[in-house]
Amino acid sequence: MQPGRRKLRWTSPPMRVRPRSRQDERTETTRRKLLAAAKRIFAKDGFEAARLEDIAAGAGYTRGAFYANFESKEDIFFALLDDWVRERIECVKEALRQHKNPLDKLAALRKHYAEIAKDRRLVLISLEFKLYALRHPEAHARLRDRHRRMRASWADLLSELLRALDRKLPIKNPAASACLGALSQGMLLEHLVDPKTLSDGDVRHVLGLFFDSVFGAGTAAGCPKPI
Amino acid sequence: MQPGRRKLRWTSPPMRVRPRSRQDERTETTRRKLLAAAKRIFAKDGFEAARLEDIAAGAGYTRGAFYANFESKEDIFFALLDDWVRERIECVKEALRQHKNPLDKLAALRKHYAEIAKDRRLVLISLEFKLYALRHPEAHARLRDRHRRMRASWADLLSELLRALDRKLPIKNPAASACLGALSQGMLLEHLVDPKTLSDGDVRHVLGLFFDSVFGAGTAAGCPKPI
DNA sequence: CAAGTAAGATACATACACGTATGTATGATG
DNA sequence: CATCATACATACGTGTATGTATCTTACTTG
Repeated sequence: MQPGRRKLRWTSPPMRVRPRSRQDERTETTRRKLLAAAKRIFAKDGFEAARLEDIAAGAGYTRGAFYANFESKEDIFFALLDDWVRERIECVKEALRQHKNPLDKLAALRKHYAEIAKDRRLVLISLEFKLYALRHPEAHARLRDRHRRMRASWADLLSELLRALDRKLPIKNPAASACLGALSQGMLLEHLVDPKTLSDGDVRHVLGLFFDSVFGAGTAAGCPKPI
Repeated sequence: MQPGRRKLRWTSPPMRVRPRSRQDERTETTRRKLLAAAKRIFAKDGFEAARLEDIAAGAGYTRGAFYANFESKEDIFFALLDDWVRERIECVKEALRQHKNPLDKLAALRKHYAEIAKDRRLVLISLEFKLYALRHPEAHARLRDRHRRMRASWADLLSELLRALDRKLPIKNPAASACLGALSQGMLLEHLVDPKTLSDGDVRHVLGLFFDSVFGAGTAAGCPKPI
C-alpha cells in the first residue's frame, strides 16, 4: 500500500548539528518557492485538478524537485493549510489586541468574519478539500485533526471575549464558529454560482445578522430570542 | 472544439410518429437503468471520480450503451438533477397541501428543511458539482439556469405562504432560500468532517433557529430584530 | 583539489479514463 | 423472408498524471 515512505528531510525542523550550510538554505528556498507556487496553482485550478508538474514549474523547477521536498499533493496542501490557519489566527489576535473595549473587540471580530469570504479562492479550496477528504480516510483524519486545533484556537479567543462581555453562546463554542464558517462558505458558493440571485451585499448582510444572532448584537445585549 | 455533436434521440420528448415500437421501450428502460445506476455511482464516488464505465456496468451495460444515450457525464448528471429538483418540489407541495392553516404549513416547511440534510449523498454531490461548475463555464451556465428555475419554484411557494401569514422576509425571496440551503449544506459538510465538533443535533438545532429567524418563529409573529 | 554527498533534471514505465470506430445481434419494414 | 436500422458490445488509440530510477550538476569536506 504505502510506497516505500521515503524519509523526507524536513518532517522535523532541521537539526542544527551543522551550522546551516548553503545547501540547507537552498532547500529552504526551493521549499518556499514550491509552497508559493502551490498556493497559486491550487487557487487557479483547485486541489484535485492541480498538477504537480504545474506546481513545480510555477516555482521554476521540475517534478524531481517536488518529490525531493514533499511526499504528495496532499502533503504540500497540508503544509499550506497550516500556514494559512496560523496566519488567520495571528491576524485576528492582532486585530483584537488593538482594542481595549470588549465591544470594540467584538466589532473587530465581526468585521473580520465579513472579510473572510474575500479570500475566495482559499475558501473554495478548503471546501473542495473537505469533500475530497470525505472520500479519502487518511486525508480525512489529518484534516479533522487540523480542524480541531483550529477550532480550539478560535474557542480560546472567543471564550475570553465572551467572558469580558458577560454573554453566553446559544450553542457550545466550537460548534458556533463552525456554523459561522459553514454559512459563509455556503453563501459564497451560492453567490459564485449565481451572483444575481444572491448578491455580494446579501452575503455580507446575512453574515452580519447571523453573527449578531450568535454573539449578540454589537451594542444591545442581544436579540431576545435569537439564534 | 465540439466533437461532432451527435444528435441524441431523447433531447426532446419522443416524437410519436410511430406508435412507440418495442425498440423505443427498450431504449427507455436502458436509459432509466443508466440513470438509476448513475445516481448510485455518483452517490458512492462523487461526480468527478465516478467513471462512466462503472455507471454503465452498474446498469448492466457497457460504455457503448452509455454513449448511445447520453453525451457525457455532465449530461447524465443534469438529467438526474432535474429529476431530483422536481421530486423535491413536488414533495413539498404535497406536504403543504395537507394542511389548511398557514402556520401548520409553515411548520411542515420547517420540518422539510430539517430533513433535507438527510439526503446527505445528494447534498454532497450538488456541492461538489457547484465547485466543478465554477471551473467549467458551460456546465456553470447550465447549472445557474437550473438554480434559477428551482429558486423561482421555491419563491412561488414561499411568497404565497408568506402572504397568508402576512409576513415579510428580511431579505428578498430567492436569496433567502439560497441562504438556508447554504447554511444546511455548509453545516452538513462540517458535521461530516468532524461529527464530534458539530453534532447532528447541533445542525438541526441551528437550522431550525435560522429558519425561524428568516420566516418568523412558528407561533409568535417573529423575532423583533431577527435575521 | 579530489572524492563523496545531496539537489534537482530527465527519462521511463505505469495506469487509467476517455472517446471513437467498428462489429454484431435484435427488432423493424417492404 | 430479405433488407435495413437501431441498440449495444468490443477493441483500440489517445491523452495525461503519476511515481520511480537514473543521471548530472552543485556543494561539502578531508
